[in-house]
Amino acid sequence: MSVRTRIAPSPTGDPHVGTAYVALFNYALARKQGGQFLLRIEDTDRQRSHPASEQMIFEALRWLGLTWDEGPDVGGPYGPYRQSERFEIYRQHAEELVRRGAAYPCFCTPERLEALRAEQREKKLALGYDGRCRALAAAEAQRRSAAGEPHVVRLAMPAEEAMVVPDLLRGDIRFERSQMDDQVLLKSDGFPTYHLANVVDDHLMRITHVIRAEEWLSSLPKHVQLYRAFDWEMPVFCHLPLLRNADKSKISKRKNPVSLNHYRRAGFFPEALVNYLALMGGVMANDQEQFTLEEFVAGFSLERISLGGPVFDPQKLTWLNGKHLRKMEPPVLLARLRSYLLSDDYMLRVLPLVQERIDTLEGFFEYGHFFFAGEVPYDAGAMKHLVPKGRTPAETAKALQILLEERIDPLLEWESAAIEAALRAFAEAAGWEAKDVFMTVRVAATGRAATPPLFDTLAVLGKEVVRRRLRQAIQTLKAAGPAA
RNA sequence: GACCCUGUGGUGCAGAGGCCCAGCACGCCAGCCUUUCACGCUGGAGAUCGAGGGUUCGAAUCCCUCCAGGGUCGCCA
Repeated sequence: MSVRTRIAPSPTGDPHVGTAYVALFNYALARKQGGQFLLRIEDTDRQRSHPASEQMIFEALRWLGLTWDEGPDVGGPYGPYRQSERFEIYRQHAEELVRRGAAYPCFCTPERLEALRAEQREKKLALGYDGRCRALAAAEAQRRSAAGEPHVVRLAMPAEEAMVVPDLLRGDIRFERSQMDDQVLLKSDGFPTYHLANVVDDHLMRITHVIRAEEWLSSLPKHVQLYRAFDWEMPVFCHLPLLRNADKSKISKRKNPVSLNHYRRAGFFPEALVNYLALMGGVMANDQEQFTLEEFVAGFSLERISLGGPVFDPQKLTWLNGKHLRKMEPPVLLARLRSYLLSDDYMLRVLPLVQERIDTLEGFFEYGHFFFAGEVPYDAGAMKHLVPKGRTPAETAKALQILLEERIDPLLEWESAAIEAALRAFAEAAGWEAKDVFMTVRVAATGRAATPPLFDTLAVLGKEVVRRRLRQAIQTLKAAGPAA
């Protein structure tokens, strides 16, 4: 049987480096073994899933060259590859589990569950569902669900006192029964949770190797139980270590740029990013540091992946990118520049904003450099406008931080009107004058007090650049201190 | 807090009982090259291989205990 792997991101935000990291190893195994690599969209959380995010994931992974053989956009024999389109499949499988006595309907309200958790926390007990509805007579459960009472379906974990579960890299792992509660499989809206959808899809899609992030390790017993309950053959499980911030915590956007869009816009080459991510896996047998995706695949071995959670080091990535860059022939480098920062597409968005404000071509470079730069300098004049009258630098930094996290980060449709709405909503909520917010953001994002219309400018700059410069402004303001 | 995973210089990786009083790379420092800078080259500082016990003639490599870091504990994935 041929090896089949998959990357299964959920489209809930900007495309993440962690996704690329996991995708890389899945891709490598499939390619190395002459199998298939699939992309499956896990959009069962209909609150947070977003089509724009899905699109960005496609683009980002393609940019990196991690192409898939089957997926929502390319089709394949085991589709659909978007979980929201497989609703009926999960429902049927959940039903089957109930029929087999491996799952049961649960009528506990969110309120009761919350109270239960609070009580368990207080008494310092293990957190988890107490199994109340498991004892319900089948007939009663039947009656209540027929009456339309909202309920979920839970997995009935076996009574045995422990479960031993296999991980390719870590060997057998033993979990105590007290540690495994009855996980929800089907939510009250009828959508499956990750656990159900994931196992059902992996089976139906003939996945042979589940290579995913370490954060899933503790739910492995639930997944193993599902395979047993269905009487299905299990795939090989392999949990990859998590990428870390400098302080060793799980990589996060507060401490690192995590969006693949950021690396792309910042001018990193896909081959360098891939090279760097691969390097952290420690798969290359010798001390070789620079290699192509093809070379990586050729030498790939799942067993060699190192388990220490690697700190993501932007400095080393940058060095590696420089290596790639210096090796390019100038015409190749030019082509790279033209394919992104100097693309016609981008230039044609910048030009209309700049055209009215310059008189010569030379003026274009003087006026418009911030459309191409990474970070921008704040000169004395800019600094004067960064903090509105009557506000302190600390206050302004705090405001920008909140603006960033609550208004900018969640914005997936990055265009003028949406940006304006977000900024105005922020001003309203923060009790700031709109014009003060606008000037502060203008200066933070461009280094200038005079720019083309703000929202259009931000739209053209792109979310990643705006985000980066806002963070830069926050740092600058904090350094300025409360005295300034 | 409970459970699980992990643990080689600041960071990433090599090392799968003697070749290791530990190697490569990033970063840092210095020299060379260059009008300058960068690149490149050369050299340097930096690790009691998390700690303590074993096993062994011999341990970074095997065993035990402890410690530290991380992850999970959701009708999120």
